[in-house]
Amino acid sequence: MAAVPPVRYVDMVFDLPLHQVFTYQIDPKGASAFGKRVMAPFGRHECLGYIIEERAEAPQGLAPEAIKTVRRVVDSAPLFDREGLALAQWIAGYYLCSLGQALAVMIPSGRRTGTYSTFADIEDEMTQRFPELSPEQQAALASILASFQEAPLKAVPSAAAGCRLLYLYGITGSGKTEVFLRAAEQVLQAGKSVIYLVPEISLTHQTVEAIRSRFGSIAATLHSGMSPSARLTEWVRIQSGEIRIVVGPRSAVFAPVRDLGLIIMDEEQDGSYKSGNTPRYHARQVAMHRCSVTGSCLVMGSATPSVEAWKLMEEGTIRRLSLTRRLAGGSLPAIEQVSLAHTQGCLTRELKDEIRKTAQMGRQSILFLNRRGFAYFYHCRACGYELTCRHCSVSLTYHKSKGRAICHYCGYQTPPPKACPQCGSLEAGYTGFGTELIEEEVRRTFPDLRIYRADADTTSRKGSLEETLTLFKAGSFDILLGTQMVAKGLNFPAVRLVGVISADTGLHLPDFRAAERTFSLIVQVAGRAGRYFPDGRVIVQTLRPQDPIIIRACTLDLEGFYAAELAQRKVLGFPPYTRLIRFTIRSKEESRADRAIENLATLASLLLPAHADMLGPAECPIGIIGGNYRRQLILRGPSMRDLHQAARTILTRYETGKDSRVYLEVDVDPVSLL
DNA sequence: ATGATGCACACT
DNA sequence: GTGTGCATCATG
Repeated sequence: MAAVPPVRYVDMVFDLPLHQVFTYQIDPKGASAFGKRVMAPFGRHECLGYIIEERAEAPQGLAPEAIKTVRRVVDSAPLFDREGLALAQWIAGYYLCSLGQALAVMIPSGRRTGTYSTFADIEDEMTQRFPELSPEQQAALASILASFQEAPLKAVPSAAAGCRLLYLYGITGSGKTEVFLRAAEQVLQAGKSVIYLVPEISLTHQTVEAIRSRFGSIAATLHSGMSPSARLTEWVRIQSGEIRIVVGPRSAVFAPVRDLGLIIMDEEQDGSYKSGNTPRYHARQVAMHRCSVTGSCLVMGSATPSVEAWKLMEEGTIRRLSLTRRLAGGSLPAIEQVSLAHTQGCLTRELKDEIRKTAQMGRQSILFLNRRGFAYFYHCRACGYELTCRHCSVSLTYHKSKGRAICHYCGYQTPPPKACPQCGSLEAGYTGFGTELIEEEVRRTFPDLRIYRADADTTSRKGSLEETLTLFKAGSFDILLGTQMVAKGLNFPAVRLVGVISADTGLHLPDFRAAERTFSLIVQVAGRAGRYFPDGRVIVQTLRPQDPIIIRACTLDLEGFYAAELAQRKVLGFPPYTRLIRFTIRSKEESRADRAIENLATLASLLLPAHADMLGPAECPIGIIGGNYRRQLILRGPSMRDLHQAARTILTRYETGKDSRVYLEVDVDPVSLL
């Protein structure tokens, strides 16, 4: 009997926006190939593919001669298992990308050549003493541990079903980190693994060191500073079970730990948890999903929770564990609010006086520019009136070329008023602060002081921020002028004064989360200030001293803010009361962009689910980036399930008639509408 | 995404 | 009769 020559097939996906699986032949003598990456001829080139299935038979309806053969198996061991594949499938389904794109974002791209090791060579020194927990901390820890004994959530929104959700809500300095670490310790002792998520910016040397000294060789970090091969090396160690606690930014939520028991998410409200590239996943959403699949516990923490999280706490879906006391004692410093109205330039007398006084004391000042100057907005210097869209409650952006004020959500337009519609003052018009402008003024006002500006422009080089902060700590300059990035690493003992140049800059951005972000930033700044310099001063300058958001931030009225903001979101129909899917069109040619967004809008209006609506089509708030004209369309509705379904149909129909040189991007649960 | 293909129009 | 631009199509 003649032996049939053995043939083996594998199904693969590629890191391309193709919703298709491709079958290849593979060496039948080779080891199991599931979960490995291979190089294979694809079209004209050779491409890296992910093997998601092995099979003995070729699929029906595919000519045998059309099947090519895998060129080379890249990995000696699988990089993902069935659980990892299921997670990728969920990502692809939720964020509307291909399976290959989902796998590509999960799995490090290295070729595993490096023998990088974060902690393994370092001797464990786990004999250090840890601080006593306060009664509040103890209670919080007990609640976290108790949640493992309880039945997981059932009748809650699908994302949270089966998941144990808790929130450590406490002011800066109340000892959240210690509770996180204790909880992690307990979970590790019970034989389960832990993922500890931190915002991109806080993954500094100090964090890494703290984790290392606490957990020794069973801990690892996965951060963006590592080379791809170093990341892959760590990935394999995590898979093996050698690593049981992983610390990292949003991408660490994919860490292939064995027996996941707990995910910790520090600074839950931080924007860096949302990816800026396809797939635009949110680590919180992925964490919830992983927890609900595995029955694990997700513990978030912040002094300023996101509005979404706050709502879930109010509803009881997330259990709130409050930490109200500062361990070191003392209270938050009073925040002094100063009006910028009628001030020439951007420094009030109060702030100038304090800067001078601080310098005379030989101490340092930090000045915050909470956002880089961007769009021009219409505002009245006399009464603080601001021109907003009547449909979206978002400030209108002035388009000089068209001579009109336009809403970037819905496209509403109006001619800009000649005088302030509220008080009639002629002291009204389009303004906006730029960072360079402020730097210039500070230098002019204090020619004898040493000033350093740290923002995205000056710290583009990797690691240069850390250098800057080190220099500042060492006293190399008197004033540090910076954006949010400086706020995070703010523990400089010599700093006395923290000044927020213009608290409401962010408020003018055409984004429904503008208020939330502004509020959060001010509260965070205040919290930091009080923690490290008890004799410190916080001055918040504002164009609109009457603005309830600014007032609530300066008086630390968190409850009031969340209540008002939720009420506002409810009235306007924005998250968390609705869900959003945003489509962005990009093209070098304006006419093509317009045509494409019109096509998309036509499709969308045809397929719009019940109770859902459409915002736009409209020009994106930043209408042209890098020569690309940008247009957007937002689907809004009460149920993500329905939106998903509509969006999928829209996408497939759009794909079939799409114009080349026009690019479409999808963002599920967009965080920023800029 | 990316590159090959096929067709329309222009021009040496 | 060949060369450029652009829409269309397939990738195993």
